[in-house]
Amino acid sequence: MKTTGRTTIADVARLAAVDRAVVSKVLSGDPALRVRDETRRRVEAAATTLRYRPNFHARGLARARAGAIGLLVPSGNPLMVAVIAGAEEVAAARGLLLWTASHEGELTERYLRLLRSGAVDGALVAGLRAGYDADELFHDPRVPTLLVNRRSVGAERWIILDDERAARVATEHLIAQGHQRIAWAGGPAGVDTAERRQNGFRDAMAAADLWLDPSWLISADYTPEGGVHAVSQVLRSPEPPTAIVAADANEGLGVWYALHQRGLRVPQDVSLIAIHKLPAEDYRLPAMTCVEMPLRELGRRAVELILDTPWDAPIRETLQQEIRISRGATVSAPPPGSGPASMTAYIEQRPGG
Amino acid sequence: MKTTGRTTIADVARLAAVDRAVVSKVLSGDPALRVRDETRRRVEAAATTLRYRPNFHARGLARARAGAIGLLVPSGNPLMVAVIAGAEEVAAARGLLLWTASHEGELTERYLRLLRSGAVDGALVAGLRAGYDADELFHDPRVPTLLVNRRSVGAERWIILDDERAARVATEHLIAQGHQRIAWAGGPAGVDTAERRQNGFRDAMAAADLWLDPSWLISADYTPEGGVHAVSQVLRSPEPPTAIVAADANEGLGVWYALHQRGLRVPQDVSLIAIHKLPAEDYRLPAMTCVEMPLRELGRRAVELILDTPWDAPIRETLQQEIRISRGATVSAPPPGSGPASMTAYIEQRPGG
DNA sequence: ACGGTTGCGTCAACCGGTTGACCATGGGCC
DNA sequence: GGCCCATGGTCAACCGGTTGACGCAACCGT
Repeated sequence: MKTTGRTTIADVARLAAVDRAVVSKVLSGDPALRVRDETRRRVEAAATTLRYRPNFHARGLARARAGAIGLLVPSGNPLMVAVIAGAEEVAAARGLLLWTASHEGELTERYLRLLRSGAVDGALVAGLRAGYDADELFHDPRVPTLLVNRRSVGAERWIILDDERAARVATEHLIAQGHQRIAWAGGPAGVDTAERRQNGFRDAMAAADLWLDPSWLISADYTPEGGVHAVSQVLRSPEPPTAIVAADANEGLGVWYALHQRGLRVPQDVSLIAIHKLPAEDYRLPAMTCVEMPLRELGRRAVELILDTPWDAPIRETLQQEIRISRGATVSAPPPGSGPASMTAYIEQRPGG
Repeated sequence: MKTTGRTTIADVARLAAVDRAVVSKVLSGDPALRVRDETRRRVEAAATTLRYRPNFHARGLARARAGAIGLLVPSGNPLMVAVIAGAEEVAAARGLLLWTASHEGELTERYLRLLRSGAVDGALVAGLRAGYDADELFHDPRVPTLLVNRRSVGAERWIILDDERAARVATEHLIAQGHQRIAWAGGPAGVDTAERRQNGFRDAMAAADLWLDPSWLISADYTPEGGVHAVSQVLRSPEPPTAIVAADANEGLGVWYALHQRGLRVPQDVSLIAIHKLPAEDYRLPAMTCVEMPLRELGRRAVELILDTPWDAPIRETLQQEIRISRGATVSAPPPGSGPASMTAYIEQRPGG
């Protein structure tokens, strides 16, 4: 009868008339333990009667592992719910907890401390802002760490999507519709995904021999506001593009909105395609045409990797998923008579223009 | 020189040539401790040099508190990001971590164990499914627990929004536009919020003396699929409604979609208003008209309450927030010539109809 | 010179499980 | 009857911090 209300392993041991060690071993299923079935049952009965739950911290301390992994996501991004769901799935299957916490683009001391304090057995960090020095994370990790959807500069432990291909596929989709004057509403300068997606865009444009107006390569945040900004930049150009690729769906929403505000119809005047698919987009009318990325698989695989890879081994994985275009209502053929932007095409077509 | 790579408080104590107790007290800012400034600096320097971080579990065990609170949310609902953000805000301000985990409508043994194991100093549980026995949660909580956005049946510890009023406001908005035949695409039977919202709807209809067709009170999930289902039920009626109130924005999306699929234009043929505002809805064109609920405040207040209320005290709080209608493009006046459903109004208007 | 402060830390007993080493008992075998 | 082994546990030293009680100088006033 302890003064504290908590039932400890000692209480169970007393009730079952065995040593604490037996309780510990029985309840955590130690295969090396040999006990009579009757004893085992007595222990289990005592634990049930007392509603005993091993103390999380005591166990974590003794075992030197927490039984949980941490996932840090940028706050407020609805795309992350898919990543979380995927991670949760694998964590549950392995009997681990998944703790999610949200950050504002950078890891404050608060979270660094946490990750290094043994509270989790592995840390997945998604969506760090540009310029955040991820090296800090790996300097003395104390716990295996993996960057999700961002490559790290120093230590090589990351998992990413094939952003380059996604951007290429998106751009090619527009080109296949006949677009030639295509603008890029890209991500923040310095962010790894932004660069890779932009590369994919450039590749696709180059492969189609299309002229790329440098003022149509916009850097903006992956937010609706960023999309609005991108449009304001793009439309400075005397000849507006007939299509825009948005590097992110949230940003794409802003692009769409801003185009509409300026009286440009989507897709009649300007087509729009974005990378990533927002939750429930299929139920939107009109829905945004986009390239669907395997975000759930990203979460799933990230947990697998962090659990199955040694601490110090590098992890460099690019998910080679099937890239699917989700056909919405924001892409059509360019308006008739819209000129090309490809210089060669431009010259050739001039007579007909 | 320990074999383990972790720096412990003993390492710091050794380097600073003081007792471990001093290190502990200096680093956690014990006000009762008297030390020379020089000693204090020595300790701090040693901690910095060794990159010492107190072990999470050891501290949790010794202090008998975790320094973290847990938030359990239903997985995959984008509305929850606002709740999480609000909770995070307060937790950060109080120097606590906020751990979020997602559940599938019910608390599995896995999470119950966690909550009761001392891993968190308080548990916020949002969005339990209908029929889940929340009593289980309170039977032997071991940690203060608070239901978020659901009332509990047994122990009274919950915080909810004014769902009734939200539904009333939504309905009144339609009535003010001249609608009389209004259907209710409600939540799952047995869910607390669903009942309260339905009450609000009925109240508003009764107050306006409008006839409520019983077959227009639909129960469905708070999902797009639920909305689709609701529409299929509502449209069985020979005279379709001129407006629908959706009890949830996700569900509203499905309603909107299904109406469109059946060739009904929104809002020309049927108006639609939903409770809750989805992320970035302002950037949608068209946007769904909805009643915006203070979800961020819900998260914020939930953390405050769980920290500032004694374990065993009841908590019954209904957030009396300002209810704002977010005007989208899904509500207009009813189509001309649409009959009323109010029986009295029906009779009175017959000559003019 | 001596008792009482005050300043500055030290001591050691926890917190609640875990885990490998060790031990008692009884049966089998020769 | 003595030895060995298997069975079925017990023992106690950790894990890494925390915290209240206690110690020991030096200094102060009388």
